[in-house]
Amino acid sequence: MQTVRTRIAPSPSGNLHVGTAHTALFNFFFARHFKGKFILRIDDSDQSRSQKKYEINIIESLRWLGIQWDEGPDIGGPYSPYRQSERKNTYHTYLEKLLYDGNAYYCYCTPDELNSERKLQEQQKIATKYSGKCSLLTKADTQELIDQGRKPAVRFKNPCARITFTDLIRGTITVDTSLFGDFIIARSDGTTLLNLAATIDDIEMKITHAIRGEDFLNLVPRQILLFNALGYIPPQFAHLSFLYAPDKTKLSKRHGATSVTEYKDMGILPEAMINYLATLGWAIPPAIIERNKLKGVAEEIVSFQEIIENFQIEDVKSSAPIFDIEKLKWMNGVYIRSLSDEQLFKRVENLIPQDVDKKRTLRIAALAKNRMKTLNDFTMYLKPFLHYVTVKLENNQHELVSKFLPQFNTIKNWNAVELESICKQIVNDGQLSIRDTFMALRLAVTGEKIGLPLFETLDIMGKKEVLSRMEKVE
RNA sequence: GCCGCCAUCGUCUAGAGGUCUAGGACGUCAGGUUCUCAACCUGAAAAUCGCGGGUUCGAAUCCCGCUGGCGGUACCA
Repeated sequence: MQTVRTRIAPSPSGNLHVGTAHTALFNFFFARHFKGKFILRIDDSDQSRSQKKYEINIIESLRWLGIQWDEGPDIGGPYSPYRQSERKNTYHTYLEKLLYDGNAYYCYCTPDELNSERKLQEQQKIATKYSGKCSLLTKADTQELIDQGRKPAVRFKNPCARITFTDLIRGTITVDTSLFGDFIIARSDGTTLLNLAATIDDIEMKITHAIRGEDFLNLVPRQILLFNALGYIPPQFAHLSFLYAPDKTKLSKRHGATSVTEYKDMGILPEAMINYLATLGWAIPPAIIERNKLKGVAEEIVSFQEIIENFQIEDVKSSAPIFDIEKLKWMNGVYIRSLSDEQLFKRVENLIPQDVDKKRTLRIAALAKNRMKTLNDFTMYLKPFLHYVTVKLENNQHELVSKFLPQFNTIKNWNAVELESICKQIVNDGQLSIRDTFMALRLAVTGEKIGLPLFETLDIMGKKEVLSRMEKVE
């Protein structure tokens, strides 16, 4: 059996979009499931919109997610180069062949001519397509047009057939190609269009399965025509749905974070991102859910390896999922909680000022762990230990806090257990409200109403610091 | 305009003609635990399966139509 080869071909016109990451992931899962190869190809054929910094971001983001490719612009491979901008010669070789074989022809029509033709067809309520008149040009006609200074585009000569193909996700689809006529495959400046370039790349790179976004679904018949004309068998196709925002429009900038980088910066763990993305359009097998229930872990938590083992492209849904940040955050919290203190420390290290003691931070991390949804939440819990903002307490709160000061001064063993028992004693003796009293103390020491467990906080902060803060209270 | 794809709780989904008075997860709400906030535990509300027709003894599941959403139709990708 031939080796499975899949690819992702992002265009570097922006940072890696989560939708592209989703597609990349499914390509990767599929390839790895069959012990095949996954290829990264940079689609920078539109140079005006492509930027190197975006290519770098795409590569870094995919790496961060843990998606490894076997061939790509950065690591090379047997079918290099892997940037479309560097493959122009190859495209021209194929273009020449199409022209030579009579499967393509030069079209000298101007955009205006084309537009009016199209308008007329729309008025008649029939499918808009090129008349094909340039395919009938004589040598003399052609010469005349060239003399006029016209530069031709290249059109593919559509054999007008009914094309039936099986999409691995969507099933059998039949399209009458006569509906779209002869389409352009190369611009008048000589550059090739995506349809042709992608087809050639897939041929050259021996892609066996083209798994991509649904925007390509309608383009499949054209590409099949191209494959046939070039004498190659098309790959298997599978079209994933786009990811949508809660307002049911395509996920875009105005909805907030759309790039993988933004989620990384937000403090989302790559493994949570992958796990979440995997649940969009693909349901976690019941056996894994059952096993997780037995183990007492969240049902939908699956490892990379488990996804690869169980991934079936036929199980992927074709309906449009909405990207739900809330669920992502929940899942991220689950992953954060599964980290050891040391692991969590490493992940938040970059958020911690250099002069902060590691031992203390580790203790704080341990306490903050099940309160965090993102890594960035850590700063919120760390903050009270770094700065003290003087807070104004209400009179009664002030009074409550003052009851602790003399006792605290005399404590020899300053630790959470000791502090808790002493404080509870004070509350008991004074017949005070636990809730109000401890809140007053918390406010006095941390300046925050919300925070880590009080006595642990006092312990970590240290006697000297706590006393000084209590004295500063207004 | 023409063509294609899609349609189950607010969201992700289970569901391949009877086991569905539709199951789970996130979110929401209520209660428990509790020094706050979380975490954790218990429970609840939440889909007349987009609508209308068929087929069938029986349909979320099959067929047709409609509606809505999305996409393609470009010398965009």
